[in-house]
Amino acid sequence: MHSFTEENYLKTIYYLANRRQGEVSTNALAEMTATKAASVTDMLRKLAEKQLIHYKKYQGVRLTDEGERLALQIIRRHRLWEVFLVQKLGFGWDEVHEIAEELEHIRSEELVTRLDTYLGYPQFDPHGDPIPTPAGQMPETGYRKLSEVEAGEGVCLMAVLEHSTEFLKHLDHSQLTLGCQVTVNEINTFDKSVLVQIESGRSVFISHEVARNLLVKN
Amino acid sequence: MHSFTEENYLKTIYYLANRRQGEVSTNALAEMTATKAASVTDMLRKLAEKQLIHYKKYQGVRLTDEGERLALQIIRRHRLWEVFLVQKLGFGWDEVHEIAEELEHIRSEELVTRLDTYLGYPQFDPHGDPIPTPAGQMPETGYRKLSEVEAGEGVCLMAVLEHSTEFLKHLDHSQLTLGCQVTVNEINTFDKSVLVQIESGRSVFISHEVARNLLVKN
DNA sequence: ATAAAAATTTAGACGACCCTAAATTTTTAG
DNA sequence: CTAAAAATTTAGGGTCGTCTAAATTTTTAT
Ligand SMILES: [Mn+2]
Ligand SMILES: [Mn+2]
Ligand SMILES: [Mn+2]
Ligand SMILES: [Mn+2]
Repeated sequence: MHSFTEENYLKTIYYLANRRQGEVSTNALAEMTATKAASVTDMLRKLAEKQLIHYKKYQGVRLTDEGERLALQIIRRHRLWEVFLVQKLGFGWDEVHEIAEELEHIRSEELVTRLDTYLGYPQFDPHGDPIPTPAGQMPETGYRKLSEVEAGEGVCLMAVLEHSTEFLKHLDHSQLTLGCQVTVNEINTFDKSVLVQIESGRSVFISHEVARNLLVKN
Repeated sequence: MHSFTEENYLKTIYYLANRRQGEVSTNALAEMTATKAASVTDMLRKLAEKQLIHYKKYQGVRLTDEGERLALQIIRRHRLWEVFLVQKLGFGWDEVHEIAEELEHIRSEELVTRLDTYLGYPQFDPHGDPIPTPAGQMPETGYRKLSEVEAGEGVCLMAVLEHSTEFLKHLDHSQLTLGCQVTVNEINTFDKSVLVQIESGRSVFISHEVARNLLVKN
């Protein structure tokens, strides 16, 4: 069996490996897990021992197949619980991350299977992130950032990159909802902010900072 | 904050204190928590330090008001999650205890409140145990054991004392369901077994061992 | 190319929770 | 009322995950 802590490290390694391609550094992990580099090194030794990561001293770290399988399993649980919290219990999408951080560690295959069925086999969590399959595949999305869309294009808001309460509340406030159709009317060259028109016809001003954290598809 | 382990000790102390009246012994706790007496002593010192129990060396242990409040909170969560697992996810009543043992430690007041609402404010868990109120009161039930019912009496099956999978499966197999009306037709004097008639008209033989673990009301 | 800076690992330690073996206190029985 | 038995605590130690400080390796900049 694996401890909560081990599971969290695996999830974090997966996350960082998919942000910047290639090996994950000790310092990046320390920052992400809010621990010190020395503690990370200890844990990396243990995970390598258990064959969950490839680890060469000073060279960064990469998940093994088994490590990735486990990481995807935790991510699947996390996202399914988030769907439950929002759709069944009525939490806001800005309130569920911390709770799902705990629920994802509950040890029961059967529980996850039944939860998935109960929720109607959702494909995406409340933040638009794809839910890994029971077999452990992360679905491809092919989204791009709103900040990379050309003026005149019409796209659909699919997911958020940033998950902080402040960011999500800001989107709610701007009436930017996932699934929402938006047309890019104007791109300001000096600050890269964009003016988009949403379904209701209303125009919404979006800073580059926000546009960089919104994922869209055509 | 309190650790999972501390919460489990509090819950166990509550349980044992309400079975045999009075102080709870170190050995009883060791048996119940599947640890050794020496480990229990360590933890008792810590819980006393935190003012969650009254503890005098060699004299057994008793919950403080704050300790009891916490214990009832954990029990409330445990039982609400069991209701969820059975009523919403379709688990059998014999499958939910272990999972609820983990879910009960998820730290979020809001989660419990919303879960309670979602479940329709249930009064009892799938085993007939009363769910403590949000304010931290354990409802009185006034149940008696089926083994103490006189011949000729008609009673309603309300709860089980034993929670093991084997026992619960045995009840399923005998078509003994909570809420089920039963009439005691015969009490065998030599082995205290009883013959009851259930709603369907069928007669069911119940050993003393089973009857001692069934709670009923009139 | 090399010295300074940055990243990483090692050394040594601590708190939480658990263990076994030994000492101590309480209970029980003769 | 005492001696044996039972219950409990203490002593000493282990693992897990964390930390700070020091040593080592890699990267960066002159
Ligand atoms: Mn999340
Ligand atoms: Mn999410
Ligand atoms: Mn239970
Ligand atoms: Mn129960």
